Amino acid sequence: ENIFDRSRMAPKTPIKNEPIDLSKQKGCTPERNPITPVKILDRPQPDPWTPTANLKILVSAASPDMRDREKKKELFRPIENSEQSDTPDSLQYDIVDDSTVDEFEKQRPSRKQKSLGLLCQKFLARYPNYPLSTEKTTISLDEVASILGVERRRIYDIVNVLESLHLVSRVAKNQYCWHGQHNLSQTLKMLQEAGELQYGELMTSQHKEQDLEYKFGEQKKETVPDSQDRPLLDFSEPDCSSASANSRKDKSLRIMSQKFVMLFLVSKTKTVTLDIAAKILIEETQDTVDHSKFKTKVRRLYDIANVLTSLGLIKKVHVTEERGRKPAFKWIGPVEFPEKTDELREHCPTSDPLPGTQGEACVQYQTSATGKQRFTRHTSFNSAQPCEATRRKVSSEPNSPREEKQASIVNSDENCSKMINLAAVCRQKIEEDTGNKACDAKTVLNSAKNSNITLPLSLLPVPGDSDFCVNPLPQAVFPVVQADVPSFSLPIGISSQASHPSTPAASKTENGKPTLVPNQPFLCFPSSSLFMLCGGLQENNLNELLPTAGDLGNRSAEAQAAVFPTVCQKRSSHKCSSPSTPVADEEPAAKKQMLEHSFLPLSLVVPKKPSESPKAESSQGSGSSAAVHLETDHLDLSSLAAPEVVANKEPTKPLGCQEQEKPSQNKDPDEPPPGNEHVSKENANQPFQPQYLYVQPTAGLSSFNFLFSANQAPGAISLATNQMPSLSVPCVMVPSAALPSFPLVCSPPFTSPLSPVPDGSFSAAASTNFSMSSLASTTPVFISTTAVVTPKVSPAPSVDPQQPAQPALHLSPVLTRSYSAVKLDSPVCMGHPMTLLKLQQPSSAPLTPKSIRPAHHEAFFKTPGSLGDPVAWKKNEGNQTRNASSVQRRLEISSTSPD
DNA sequence: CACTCCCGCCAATTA
DNA sequence: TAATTGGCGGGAGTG
Repeated sequence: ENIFDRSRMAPKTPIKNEPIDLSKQKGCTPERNPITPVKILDRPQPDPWTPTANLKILVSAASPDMRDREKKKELFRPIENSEQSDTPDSLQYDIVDDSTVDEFEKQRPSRKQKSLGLLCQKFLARYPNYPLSTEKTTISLDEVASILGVERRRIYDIVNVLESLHLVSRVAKNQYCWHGQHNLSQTLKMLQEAGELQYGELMTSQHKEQDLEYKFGEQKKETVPDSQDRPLLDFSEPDCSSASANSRKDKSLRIMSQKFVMLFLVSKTKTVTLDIAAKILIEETQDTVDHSKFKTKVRRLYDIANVLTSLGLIKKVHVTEERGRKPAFKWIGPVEFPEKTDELREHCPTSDPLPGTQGEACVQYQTSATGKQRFTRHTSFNSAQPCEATRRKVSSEPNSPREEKQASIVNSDENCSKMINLAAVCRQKIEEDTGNKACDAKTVLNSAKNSNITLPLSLLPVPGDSDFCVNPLPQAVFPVVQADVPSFSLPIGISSQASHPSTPAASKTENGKPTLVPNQPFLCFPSSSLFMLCGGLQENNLNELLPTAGDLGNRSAEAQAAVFPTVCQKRSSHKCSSPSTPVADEEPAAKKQMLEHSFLPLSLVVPKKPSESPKAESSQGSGSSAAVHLETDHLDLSSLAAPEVVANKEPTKPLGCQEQEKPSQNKDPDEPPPGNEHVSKENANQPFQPQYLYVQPTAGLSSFNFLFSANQAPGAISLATNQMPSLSVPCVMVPSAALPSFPLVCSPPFTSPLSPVPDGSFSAAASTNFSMSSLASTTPVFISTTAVVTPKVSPAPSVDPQQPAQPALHLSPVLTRSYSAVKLDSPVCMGHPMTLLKLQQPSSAPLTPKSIRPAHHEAFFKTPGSLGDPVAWKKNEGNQTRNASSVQRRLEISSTSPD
């Protein structure tokens, strides 16, 4: 108002005209127009006319911010303020009268204008909600603080809350990375899960006041009151609280923020009153929170609430209770978490967060595997959680594994944290479920299991590593198993499901069968970065697995393991992708690094396996069989990596390797060309029918083609059988950066001539061509599951018939399926070459440019139609009848059609 | 007066 | 040791 007046006034000086705006005019006049006192007097009568008063008014009206800004000399951003009058004011002011402003402005801007909420809006206005995956926006605290004209302290308040939701992550001192809301749904989902675990019971028991509670209360029994809960919490929280038990950070605004959000997510009404929240958040066991403490908590909650309000996640409301009206906040953000949740949910009504579970599973898996593995895993974790960990030393130490986990969880920033959280959640779930229950009930996984698989765990053990299986954890394994299982038993269904996590429809369609698989297939990775093509992988895995399994128990185990990861990845990818660009946002360098780190170890291990697999066995010798160990390792790795592609790959590799070997032998001659044929051959050869064939083009690798042969998964038969050896070669990890370089072409038809197979059928998905030639040769990038192994690498390899090259094959299939999945970021390290693909563009390219994720899904699945070579399919089917159903569908749809 | 929550001291962490 | 983070609570602005 004032502004207008002023503007008017200014020009006009006199303005007697409008009595209406007297007050305004007053303000205006005095300020700008030295001129017309008289007029002013006239009109303003009602109010205090003194010039000063006017000034004050103006000032207050105007934005203090403006002043500040001026002081700072920074320009305003109209944007931020847009909503409020402030913006206009500021703008106008700026425009209209700067000079005058100063005078007036001196006055303090109203408190509102300095509110954290407004500041947050300004802050948020600077960054896109859904930044392109490719571009990573770095935020300099100093810069932002100066731009926004506030002390840095205030920026911390904002950033800490945003960080808790993974909208940003800290990359370095004074530097944050903006991720946007791509992963918000995932984060919320995680928080919801964690919240359920943590607070479900509590809420119920403790606070009835609100509705919160008991939504579930206990789905998970485990949520045992405290012990578990805490872990969960920890998990949920990015911080390293675990590491440093009580360091100040534990109290950090971040954690509070997450907990606060959890309360909303857990609350039936989605409304939480401040006092209740404060009580709940004062974890102190005691209720006797002293008043001061309570007050402090409330203050903090206001801080958080202001930021969340700016994000549009909550709004302020008042609830009237007996006592009277209490301040409260209502959740107005998303309640459902489409991506993952949906899919999961579809499968499992229970609505548990599969992803989390899976993630956890993965983790456990790793853990369970071997002591070494554990370490590795831990390491990986730590690495995985670069941000926080880095930030805070704390977590670094390896304490008890558990703690580490937590710590890691805590540490992990966004991605990591998510992963961690998921893992934690999974863990809990697992525990609860331990048996089957959890899995079954909740997630799709269960369904998948049910349908296809029996018990993953059991499977795992089979391989030989009792350790592996046993130790680990059922829990961890569990999830994996599920995925795996399905794959085994129902390769098709599983794969399909996996692949399509994001797109339900697709999955459904794919499944053909209702199957169950849906859930299984995917592993949920918290971070988008990890996108794996689960579907592809799964399929591949399945195929491979199947064959493998048939052949070797070990393989089966591997397969499972592989699958699991794969699944996870898929989920993640799907989920991630669907919302926004899959890859990028979240995966910051840190992640990559983490991944890499984690992988590295893995990779190291892996490498051995593939090429050495035989060796490995012998060398390792430990346990029942070397092979087993290898597998285990892989598994572990995978589990570690799980989130990442790598993990998946590894597992796959083994399988793949084995398969490859066989196939390779048989195939060698054939090579890539006809993927189908190869596949078929392989299948034939192998006890199992490899569903996928991965065809690599020549050793040259200029392009890798993955074909999913007939069935869905064309396994990765790589032409390269020859290459197989190469596969054996350790995995290569490709830095995220590198990834981009890799051209992965998933989609469309194979580029490679090799695979005649492709037929057009594979749309993008089906055939994955990697034109990695460069990569292949140089680096081994590999898509995890699949096949991309670099042939070159170790040619020899396959000493072991079983393991050696195979990895590649497996991988390839995976790739193909998931082709999109590949993540560059995470280097894949699997023992085998893994190709990483970025789903985003590459995959998308083939598909639809736009929605990469969706596209993927659809493309994969849908494409089939396009794919069209029914014939090929048929062939495959013939070979592999098993899959035909869902799996094939997938394959067809997705990539398979290559044939 | 109660609700909000800004402000900035100053300790914990980091670099 | 200096700088960065961020807990914390006094106390002011608002209604």
